[in-house]
Amino acid sequence: MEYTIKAISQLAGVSTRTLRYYDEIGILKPARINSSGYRIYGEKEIDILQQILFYRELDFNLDSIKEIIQSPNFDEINALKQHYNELLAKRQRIDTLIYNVEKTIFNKERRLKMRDEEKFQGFKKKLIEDNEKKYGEEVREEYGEEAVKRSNEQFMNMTKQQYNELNELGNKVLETLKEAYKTGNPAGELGQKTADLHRKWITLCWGDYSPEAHANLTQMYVDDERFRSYYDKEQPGSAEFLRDAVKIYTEKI
Amino acid sequence: MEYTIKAISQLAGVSTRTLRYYDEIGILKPARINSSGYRIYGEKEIDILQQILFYRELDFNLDSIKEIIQSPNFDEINALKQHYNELLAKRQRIDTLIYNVEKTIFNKERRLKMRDEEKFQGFKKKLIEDNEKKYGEEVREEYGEEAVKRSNEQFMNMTKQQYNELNELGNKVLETLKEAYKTGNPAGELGQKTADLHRKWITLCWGDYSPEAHANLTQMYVDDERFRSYYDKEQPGSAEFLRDAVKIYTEKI
DNA sequence: TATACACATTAACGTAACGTCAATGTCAAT
DNA sequence: ATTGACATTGACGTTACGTTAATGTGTATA
Repeated sequence: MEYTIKAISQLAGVSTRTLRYYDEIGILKPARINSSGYRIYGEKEIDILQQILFYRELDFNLDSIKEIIQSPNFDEINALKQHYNELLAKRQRIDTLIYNVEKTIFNKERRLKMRDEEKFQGFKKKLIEDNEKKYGEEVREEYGEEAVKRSNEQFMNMTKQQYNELNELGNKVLETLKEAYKTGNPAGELGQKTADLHRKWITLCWGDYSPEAHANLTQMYVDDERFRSYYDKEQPGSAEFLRDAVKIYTEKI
Repeated sequence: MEYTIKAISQLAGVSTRTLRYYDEIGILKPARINSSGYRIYGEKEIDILQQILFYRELDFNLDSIKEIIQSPNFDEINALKQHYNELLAKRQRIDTLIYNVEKTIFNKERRLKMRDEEKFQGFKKKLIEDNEKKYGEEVREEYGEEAVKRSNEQFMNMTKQQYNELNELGNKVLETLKEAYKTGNPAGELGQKTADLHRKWITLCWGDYSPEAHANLTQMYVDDERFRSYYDKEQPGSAEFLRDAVKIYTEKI
């Protein structure tokens, strides 16, 4: 039986390019060339190809395969053993690489955590300082020196997890407020939910809660330009909406 | 501090070609080019090179390294983890290869042993048949049917090791005979050594020994053209020399 | 019979990370 | 002026094909 290059390539599952390359490097020549210059292969060539593919599977390079299949009485077993040793060496190398990459990842993560922690501490400190500068007086007047000190202490002792929770809660307040604002009804479900989330936030932030302080604070959000702009940023009127919602919320308590 | 390409290459332990290549692919450009077109590197470039080499040690390719060191806030840890997984996959692949090569070696060795054993059995059978055809009658006359049967049985049950020993011993007889023949003295040390080796050979071959049979056998070597030619092949007269040596040897017993 | 389509060919470039020339220019010391 | 160490660019080689281009062949169909 004779085969064209396509036939063999499909039989063996290799590309025709591969077969031409094998012809080129002399590892597998076609049985003959027909009058049009086409490569024609026979059964024998199929057998040789199978052998080549077998050794290729074992990761031999084509030069070695050529030696193995072309030299009669070539010491195949010796070649296999040598290849085996090379593979062991390769594995050893990869094991070392894996160990080093592991080590590197560990170190980088540790350092990253430390840098994060550092940044977190710095961030907290800066936030308190900023707050002092901006609202120190008002807050002190409203809640007294003691409350401010206690709040700052609590803030500095906050763990990162708590910090993240606080942040998340703050975002949730904003999100819910946005949705609630669309309803236009501070007394509605969403409006009251916003007020409740805000209460939670205050509790986390100040470590204490009173409906009066809550109502006063949100009133301040409206009166003070700096707070108002924070809430009104996306939807003007949000600060007033929040105040109204909280007023209704606190009156129900 | 400024460095020429040679200086940096020696500092970092890489070739100048490597540095030129790194310049070419844009992973490490020199700080400046001087008026003669020489590459001039600074401290910063040394740091970058160290980084490159570090990742190169971990088997990153230069494209990845380029990304890592050139993109600010590139997710290094993620890259490391991905690389780590690739290494694990590579190890997995090598483990499979190692297993398959092991299996192949095992099979090839087993088949080789079997083929050897087969050939060995075939060889023994053929040897006995040949002997029967050539010398069957004479030997039967000399030693009787029983002895021949016993001998053949022993021969067929011979292990390969024994077979090798026998072969070796046979060669040693020939070698020693060759040396002894040069002395021209069958009664001399070498001549008697030859006789003694020949006795051992007979014992192994026939499982039995008698000085008379020994002397008779060597006489036959001389009388029978077919045996004589085997011994006289290289040095004519060797068969007679052996007979004489053995005669002296057996008379001393 | 012209055409369309599958299949064939050779030739060439591209891949990754340099090693290794070759041809040629520069610097410092003698 | 010469020598020797050092610099430059340019180009090929390495492995096992993939991919593309330009072109020829075989066969079925309109």
